[in-house]
Amino acid sequence: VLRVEHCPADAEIVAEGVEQTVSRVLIEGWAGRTKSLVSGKRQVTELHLAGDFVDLHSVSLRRLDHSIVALTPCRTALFPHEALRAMIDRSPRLARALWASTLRDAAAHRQWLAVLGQLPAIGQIAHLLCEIEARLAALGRVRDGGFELPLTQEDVADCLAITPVHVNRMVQQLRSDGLIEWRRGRMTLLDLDRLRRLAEFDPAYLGLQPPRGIKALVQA
Amino acid sequence: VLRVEHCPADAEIVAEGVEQTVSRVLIEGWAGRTKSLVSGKRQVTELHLAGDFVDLHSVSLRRLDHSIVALTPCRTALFPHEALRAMIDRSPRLARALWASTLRDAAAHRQWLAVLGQLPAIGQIAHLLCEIEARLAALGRVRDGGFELPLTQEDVADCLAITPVHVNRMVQQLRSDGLIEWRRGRMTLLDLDRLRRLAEFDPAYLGLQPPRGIKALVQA
DNA sequence: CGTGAGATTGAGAATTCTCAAAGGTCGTGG
DNA sequence: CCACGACCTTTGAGAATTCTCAATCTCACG
Repeated sequence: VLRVEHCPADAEIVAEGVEQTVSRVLIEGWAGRTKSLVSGKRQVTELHLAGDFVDLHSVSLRRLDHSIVALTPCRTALFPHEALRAMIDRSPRLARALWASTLRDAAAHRQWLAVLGQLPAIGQIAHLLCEIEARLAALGRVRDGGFELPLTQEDVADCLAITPVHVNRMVQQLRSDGLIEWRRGRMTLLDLDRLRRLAEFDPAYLGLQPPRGIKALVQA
Repeated sequence: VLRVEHCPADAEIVAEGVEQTVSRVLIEGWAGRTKSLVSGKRQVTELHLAGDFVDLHSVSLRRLDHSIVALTPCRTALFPHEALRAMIDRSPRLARALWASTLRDAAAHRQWLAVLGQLPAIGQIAHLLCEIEARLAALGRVRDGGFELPLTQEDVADCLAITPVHVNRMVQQLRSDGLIEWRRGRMTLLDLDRLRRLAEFDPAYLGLQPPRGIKALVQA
């Protein structure tokens, strides 16, 4: 009884503040967890790829304090809260797995906080690219240091709280430094070592060993 | 069998990467969750007050990816992981309560991300003050809009990723705008409404209705 | 009273932003 | 097959915010 929903690009997969009765796992596409302030500015606080539970919170809190936006067309699988709660109460192991998933989210948020606060714009961009590379690599979606990157420079700007214009200039610098190649939705990291050093990147916070989302659920 | 530990100011309550066999609840004092990058710069990602579980993560992950630093002298109560795990496995309700606690942490991190990214320095400072006020108020530690604030301007700078010098200038502006009074460790918010508007502050993310930390544990 | 941590001030520099315009690329319709 | 429009990306110039570095000041405390 696995329902699947489609969501076009730029639409909300889950809207802020609306009561939910299901949680969603991203099956395909890229999504962003975006928090808006009163002034209308928006901040992407986390990127989601296929396999991620995008709104596990809602099992416990019912409504989200932020929204989940499709950055590309997305497909999501729906899991009714009722069923999830029953499973959680029966299986301490599943409960722990889901808790661990939330812990990883929190760790990722902390890393982003440190990156946003402590790195210059170019390092922030490098860090975001390193994170994406590491996560895609874990999913087997990196070939020869390159991968499909359907994000726009404006999306990157929303993640890092930098101006799109400035993102562009820094991307150009990464290019001219021979660190990346980025054309037509394909990103290639030409010198991962140097890029990681620039980004002060350590993949530990991603907790990539145990698979996330669906798989954790299936295992339990 | 409740062990209590003391920790002097500026010392680590929990060190990054060291395997833990207990989790700690802050009983007294102010602590900060600090993440350091390779370059040595440090970012405080969350403030902790009395009643907060400071390293609940370690129950599941064993070691922290960041450290917990005492900003003032602190006292913490120790809960052995073994006992916690046993309790969690026996009580789905406790498991959910602890999970909810992690969810609140993550929500706070997201809020900080939005604040760091989207607000100018003065708004960030205002936001931090509003958060502290709201949390202390929930603990009954606010009188006439004022409270004890043992943090230095440098601590504030570490939370918001601004320079101490710049914090100072913005604090002065808040003062001259008639928004705050801050002398000798006592902070008074003179115009909470205006301050909250400046900070785009909405206390919802704090999830203050249900008490945190110890109390949640005691209830279950 | 001296001392030291924290707060404050000043001046110049760096990073990042804003606004506005121009270039590219790609799919669609004629 | 070309022209058009939409959406990105890129470029330029000036301005704003924030940083750096260094010195001075304040005040609680021994």
